[in-house]
Amino acid sequence: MKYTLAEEDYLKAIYKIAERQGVPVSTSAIADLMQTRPASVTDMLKKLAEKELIDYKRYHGVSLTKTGARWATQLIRKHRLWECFLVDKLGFNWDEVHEIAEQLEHIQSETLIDRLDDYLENPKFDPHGDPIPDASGAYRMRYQILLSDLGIGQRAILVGVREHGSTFLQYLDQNGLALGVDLEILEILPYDGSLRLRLAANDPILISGQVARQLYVRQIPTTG
Amino acid sequence: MKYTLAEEDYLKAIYKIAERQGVPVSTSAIADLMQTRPASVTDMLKKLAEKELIDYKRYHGVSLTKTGARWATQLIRKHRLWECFLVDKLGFNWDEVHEIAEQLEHIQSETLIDRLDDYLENPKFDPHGDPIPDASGAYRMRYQILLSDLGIGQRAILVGVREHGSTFLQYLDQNGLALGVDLEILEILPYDGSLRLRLAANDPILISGQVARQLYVRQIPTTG
DNA sequence: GTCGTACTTTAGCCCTGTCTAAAATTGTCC
DNA sequence: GGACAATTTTAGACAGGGCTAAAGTACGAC
Ligand SMILES: [Mn+2]
Ligand SMILES: [Mn+2]
Ligand SMILES: [Mn+2]
Ligand SMILES: [Mn+2]
Repeated sequence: MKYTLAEEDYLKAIYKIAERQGVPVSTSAIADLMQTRPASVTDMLKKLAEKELIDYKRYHGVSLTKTGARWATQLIRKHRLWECFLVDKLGFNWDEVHEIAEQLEHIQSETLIDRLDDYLENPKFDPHGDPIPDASGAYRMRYQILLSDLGIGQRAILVGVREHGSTFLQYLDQNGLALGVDLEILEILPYDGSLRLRLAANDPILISGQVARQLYVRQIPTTG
Repeated sequence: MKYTLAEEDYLKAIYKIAERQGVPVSTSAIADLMQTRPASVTDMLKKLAEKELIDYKRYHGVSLTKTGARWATQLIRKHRLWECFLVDKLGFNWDEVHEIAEQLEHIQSETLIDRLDDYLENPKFDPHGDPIPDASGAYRMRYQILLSDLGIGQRAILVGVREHGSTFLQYLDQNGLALGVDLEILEILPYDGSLRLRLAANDPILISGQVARQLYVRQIPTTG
């Protein structure tokens, strides 16, 4: 089976919204994410339902069928593997790859993506810390703990980002907040919830609660 | 400027026909190469002329403008670099890459292709021996001598193929006719123009005149 | 239970790219 | 120069994907 670029982008959008907000997924949530109009979404939903990629009941939102979810997962696999390629092989920064991967994910080839996977040595996470589904669609859920969930004195490793905008990612770069860094919460300011962090051996930095809510971490048991 | 996938494929088709048959390029030649209808071609020609990518006079064929030729060359550059990537890095055979490159050539990114070029160490020829334009669009013309142009006793190196179909390429593989092989014409059969060739140190092979007309060679001066 | 607002769908339109069938043009052969 | 065959263009239609404006539905507040 083959689907159009537009159909594929809708499937991916529905998958991502369902992953965060659960089902059913509303027309306006899709329109919002895809920067399009609700009326256009309704039109496409009818087509996707016709092809049995989604379950759709007028006025009550949609959910992906098994087939639809499978296809969405493959798209995410392709997107994330291409991002790995761009960063690991071509030397792009993690804030530059999303747009390009958004195009590359639609390349149709049975074998291309599996060979790319092997060439990259089967990475399990993309440059943003997002898990990469294997050829069967299975993937390990990433730790869902946000930095904002932790308390003073707790230590953690940065393992992912919720927000993918390049402005945000560049901000992280400039503050030494790369994936894998070891950090400790020194202080949480009572006025606005800003956090003071110690990163490795460097001077402490201050980040807003807004930023802390975009950072996924793996907690390190405090051995003291 | 950005163009659609269809527009890009038309530009490439016009470029390729002009390269072989010269200008002006006829509507039916384009329809033929693109597996579409002359009426559809006429529609598109009007749009391309409107955008000043081609010079078009009703009933008299088309030629590319400077802008159109430049864009076509960039597409060919992208197509051929991606083919190199697929063969050199991902291990595809030269008969498997055309379809995939046909899609990859449309990926839009200022920097992607230049980084890919560097990653591949700036190859000058693609897996089929076709020259790869540099970032400015310049490329060295490949030797245009066909194996069928040579006579008995002459030696040559196989440097390219005119036909790109996978059936043909697989036939070449099975007969040891890879790019770079050294060959000598032992005999040209008078009845049908078939050629008997010596390849390196192997047993001689027989190929048809039809095949010989698809093979580009660089002649080796016979030092005897 | 009715009302009002927010959300969703429908109706009608546009643009791209394709097609078939019919009309127009070219250019050759006499 | 005229007739004709091949080529090309136009006319009209359709499918995919999108938009605006108008109409329909759901559901919380009363
Ligand atoms: Mn996409
Ligand atoms: Mn990513
Ligand atoms: Mn193409
Ligand atoms: Mn090639």
